[in-house]
Amino acid sequence: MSRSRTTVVDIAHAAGVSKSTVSLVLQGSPLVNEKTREKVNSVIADLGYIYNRGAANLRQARSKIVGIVVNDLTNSFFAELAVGMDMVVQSAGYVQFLAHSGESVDRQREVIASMRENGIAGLILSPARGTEAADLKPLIDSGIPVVVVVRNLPGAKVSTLLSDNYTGAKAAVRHLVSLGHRRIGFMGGFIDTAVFAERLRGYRDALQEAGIAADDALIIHSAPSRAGGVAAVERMMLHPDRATAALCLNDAVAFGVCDGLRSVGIDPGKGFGVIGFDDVIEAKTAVPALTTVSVDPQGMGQRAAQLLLKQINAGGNEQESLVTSVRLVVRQSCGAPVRNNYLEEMA
Amino acid sequence: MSRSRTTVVDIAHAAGVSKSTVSLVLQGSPLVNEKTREKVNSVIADLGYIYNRGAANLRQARSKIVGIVVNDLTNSFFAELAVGMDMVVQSAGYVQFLAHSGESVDRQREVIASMRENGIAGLILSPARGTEAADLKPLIDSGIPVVVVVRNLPGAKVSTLLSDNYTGAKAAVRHLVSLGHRRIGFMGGFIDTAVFAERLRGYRDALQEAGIAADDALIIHSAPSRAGGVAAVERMMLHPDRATAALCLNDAVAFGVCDGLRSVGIDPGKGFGVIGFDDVIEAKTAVPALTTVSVDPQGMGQRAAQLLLKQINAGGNEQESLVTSVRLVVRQSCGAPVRNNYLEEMA
DNA sequence: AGATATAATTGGAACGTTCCAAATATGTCA
DNA sequence: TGACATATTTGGAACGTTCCAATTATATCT
Repeated sequence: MSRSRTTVVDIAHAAGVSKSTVSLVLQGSPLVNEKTREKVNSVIADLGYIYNRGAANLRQARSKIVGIVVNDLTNSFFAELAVGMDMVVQSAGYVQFLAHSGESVDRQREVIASMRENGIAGLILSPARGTEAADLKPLIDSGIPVVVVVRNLPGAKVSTLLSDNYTGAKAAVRHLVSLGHRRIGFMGGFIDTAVFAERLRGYRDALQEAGIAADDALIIHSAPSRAGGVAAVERMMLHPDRATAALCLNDAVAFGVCDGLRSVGIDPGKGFGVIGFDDVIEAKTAVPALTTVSVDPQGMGQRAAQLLLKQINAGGNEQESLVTSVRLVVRQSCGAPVRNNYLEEMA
Repeated sequence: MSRSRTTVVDIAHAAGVSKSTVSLVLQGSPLVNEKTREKVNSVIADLGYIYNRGAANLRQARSKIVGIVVNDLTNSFFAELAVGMDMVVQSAGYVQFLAHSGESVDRQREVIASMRENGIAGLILSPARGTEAADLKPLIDSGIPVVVVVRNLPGAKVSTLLSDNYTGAKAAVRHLVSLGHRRIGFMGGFIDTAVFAERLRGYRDALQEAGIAADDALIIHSAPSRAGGVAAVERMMLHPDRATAALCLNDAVAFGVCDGLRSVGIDPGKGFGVIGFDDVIEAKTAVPALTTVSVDPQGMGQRAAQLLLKQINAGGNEQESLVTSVRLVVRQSCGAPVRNNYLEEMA
């Protein structure tokens, strides 16, 4: 219907200059005379010209596109992470392919391949469960910068951005201990993820440090979701000598645990202390407000994106591994009186 | 560092054929002899060739990329919507630029412009508040198919996929009436969105139908989020003759309302009937499980993507407007005994 | 005015693919 | 075997940009 796309040549013709000059204008080169720049720009506006970035990429062998693959976009933690990335990617003049792997390594492989064919300049990956370092080898060898976030991928030669899961979990459990709890559970998560392992280790070390004997019956696996949290509580209730408080794998599980407690008549925060991990936005407004280890997912997403962009611009491929620090935010769900040093700033 | 990209010419050379033949193989053309196809494919595998879709797009003047712009990715409704789209887009061999406008029309404009420069074949937009039909005019005029979802954009010549907000809201209020409620509120949402207007209209008509006088004091605006729901309850409590039940703009508000009720000592589902809208995944597992109007966000995303792909393949630009039907799913939050005809199937 | 420096502009080749028209190989029939 | 049909292969032009080296216009200096 509409006739063929207007191109630099059309602009050049209409403005009475060469296509090279138009190209210089498009790139904001200082070489071009102010007068002609204005002329060209006005013609561009008149003709409704749309820059063809694909053609430019072809010539320049680089693009302004990054790929982001996230294991579960329906989990608010990852959604916020993605939003953080979106912010910095976008304001750096890039666009992102953003895909959801749904924890499927096959899907993840496919989507990464597709992104590669489409010429991404770099990739941020929150790996699906079961991803191996070898899966990323070809991509990395081709010189495309990769940043792995949230879940560690030991052995992969990539930059990594993780949260300090160990320290965070330890702090949370210490807090529960300081409130007088002795039977403290760990709820949610599957054993095969690095995040689970690290948080569990923090939990264990804190218990040991407090001289509390470990009891594996208090560690209850479940899906790392709200539904998983509900299920975990059900399972917990079967145990005669159940926990009086728990650190949950993440906030989603913690919310589920609160739901589950309520449905068996226990008031979360009063009858049972609950601590989450992540600090998603709902944590603050939930009732009871969730005590949680704040990871600042959005900020983490921003940092990941910054790291990737830095890597892309540097060209070199030296990896960098960052661990972002976390802090315990004490709210109502653990039953604690809010202490000053933990006092949360108002939003 | 790594030497220049391997290209069809390299493959052709190594396989002893012409680049044209390699191209035919890549496109799965039936013209090429089985023997040579195998040869070429093996060389492709050996050399680790990566198809350059950008170059192909340039030549063909069409791409396998779609754009998706969503107003708020941190809202699970939209996250699920995006995941639904992701599914069908991906399995159709496309990739998506997926961006978050954060309800900013400026940001939305920028990101759509950027996607256009990058050669999207079509766009799915869940418009930011304040988007006008005119904003999409240039894009549409250029012949790129656009599908608008969730929020209507009157006057825009685009395909649209909406949920039946009016009927859903009406059904929800009817249900509350059938439970004996007379003072029924409408909570959450800003007045300037079409979704709000439609659901409110359903609410009003259902009340009228039941012979209940409208009382604007029962309509409480707030942000369409969990925090907004909490705030709405606070405001509601100031009213001497408060509601005994409410239809909420969406599930996020409904969850917030439940939180807010709890914090003033009211047990949601018992002391106050709450109905949401959307049926996000947490609705089922929340405690109390949320009675809500099910929109099936993921399914809606899938349908939107299918609609767009159909449009892209058809080439023509006749618009199509679909309204997806919704159904009331009665769970615990409205205090109703679960009735058979509404009984929810197990997942 | 002529030489020289500096500012601004420019034509063509190149990026990696697809498409077309044309060429070549292979098979079939009388 | 020659004519014809069919199957397979192939060079080059084209897509819309950027880059380079080279050219032309303008300013500056003696």
